[in-house]
Amino acid sequence: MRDALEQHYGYLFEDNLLQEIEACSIYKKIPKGQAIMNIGEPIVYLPLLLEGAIKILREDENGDELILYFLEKGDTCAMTITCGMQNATSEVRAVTENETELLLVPAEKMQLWVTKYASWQQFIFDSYHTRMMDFLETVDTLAFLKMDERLLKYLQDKAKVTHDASIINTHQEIAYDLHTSRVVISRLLKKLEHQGVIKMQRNHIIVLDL
DNA sequence: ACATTAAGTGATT
DNA sequence: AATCACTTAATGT
Repeated sequence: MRDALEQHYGYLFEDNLLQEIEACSIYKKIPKGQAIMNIGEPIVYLPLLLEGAIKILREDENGDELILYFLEKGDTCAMTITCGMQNATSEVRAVTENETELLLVPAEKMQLWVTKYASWQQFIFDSYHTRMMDFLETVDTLAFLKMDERLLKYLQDKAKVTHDASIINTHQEIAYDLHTSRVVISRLLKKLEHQGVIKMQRNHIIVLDL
């Protein structure tokens, strides 16, 4: 675990901080497709991704979902930062996209370190900023792109964070993420296949154009 | 062989 | 782009 921490965060944090992180955080390996945080749950830990990918979803009362963005190694969740600072509850749902390794830093530490370590403060601000930019991008996507463009972007993003051009999902699952119906996804995927952008098999999509 | 689940299609709004 | 109703194809038992 020290190695992984060193590898992904070593260049960011000074030794003292790395040691503190190692001492007080919990290492977890989470299998694919598991929810690690749900809306309304209190934030007790700040996750630092070491390996794998996570998708962040917004959800309404009926359980209807919409994907906001993906997180990959070296990332942390900005929503968690804002909520964690206020001791608030989560506004989003996080689901592992594949097998994910992460470190859980207790929320009170993350507040403490902001004043104690300059590098930590920088890290918090930086990830807050990049997440904000990602977030604006998703707003743009929702506002300006048509469904077919959104679908392609989704597939490409997914291939990127998962470092794998082949995507193992049913059309229905994709439809949930994009908050549309399975029929629409099936049709658009077919169109994309004809355009030569993807290849399809059952439960399996290969993104050719990355 | 049969049931279940995933994907494809035409028609309608 | 969503929904319905139905078909076809793949997969599990």
